[in-house]
Amino acid sequence: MDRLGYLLKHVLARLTDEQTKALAPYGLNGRDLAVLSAIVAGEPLSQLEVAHRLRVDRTSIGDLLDGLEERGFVERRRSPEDRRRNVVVLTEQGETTFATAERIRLEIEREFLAPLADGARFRDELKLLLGE
Amino acid sequence: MDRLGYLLKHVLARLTDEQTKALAPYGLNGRDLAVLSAIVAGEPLSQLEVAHRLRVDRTSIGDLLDGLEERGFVERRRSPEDRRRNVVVLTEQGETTFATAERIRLEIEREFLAPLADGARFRDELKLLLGE
DNA sequence: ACTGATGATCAGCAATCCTGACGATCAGTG
DNA sequence: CACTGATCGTCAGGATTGCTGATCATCAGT
Repeated sequence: MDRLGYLLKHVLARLTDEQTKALAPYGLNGRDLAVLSAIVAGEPLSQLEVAHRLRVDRTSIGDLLDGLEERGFVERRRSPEDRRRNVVVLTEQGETTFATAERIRLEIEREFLAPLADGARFRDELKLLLGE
Repeated sequence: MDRLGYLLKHVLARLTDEQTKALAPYGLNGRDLAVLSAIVAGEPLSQLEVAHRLRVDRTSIGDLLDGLEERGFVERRRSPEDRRRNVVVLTEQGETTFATAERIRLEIEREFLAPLADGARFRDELKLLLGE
């Protein structure tokens, strides 16, 4: 079975599985963590900017932020310059949890790619296929 | 953005998109085609055997076959040896459509991997990550 | 004949993603 | 200032996919 779709789908499923398990103790999953990572550094972003960075839908990011806000990882604030925009920032708890969870993610990815001779190249090839 | 989950997810999304578009004229999508490919060669398989080959759920394969049967690509027959089993076979139309669609798929995958220096290696690495 | 396992189907749930509509707000124009 | 069109976020809802548990028919072994 060497169909590309099959391979990508199940490789992704395996990774998602392992990430989900490993991140569960921190109250996060892989998608949550990606959201945090998008807003952790640099100037504060609006929801739409976060959505664009993660290539997810504008409504999906709303749902994700709902969950993260409920759990106290992020806060939404109306931008004073443009009151349509919700600026998203990490709470203190968000910062510390992110730092830990991000280390876990890196470790998971390292282990995941361990069977490959050159994991970094594999990752670069994925980027290439995405046109990034 | 070099998160593995992000990359795999969106690379898969792009491939799925292109496959879906290219296969639409034949009344198939990538998943349908994978089902056909699983049963096209060799001895007839039961639904469960097809599901195992494709690593999909036993109930999902039922739904997929419902669609393929409606469109006249496959037939389900009770196995005479074990009347619990549904043996799945291609119809004549299924055979010819499969042959054409499979060529399309190969072409799509070839183009998709074109940006890489060594597409075959990339595919092998995916297999490796799946443990196959 | 009885028991336990297996194959297929069904109903139903959960996650994910997207669409369309809406209210609030902004920017540009006259 | 008033008006128009665009943008941001939210909401309701639908489509897809994947899974679980229950059920029925059938099989295999005792």
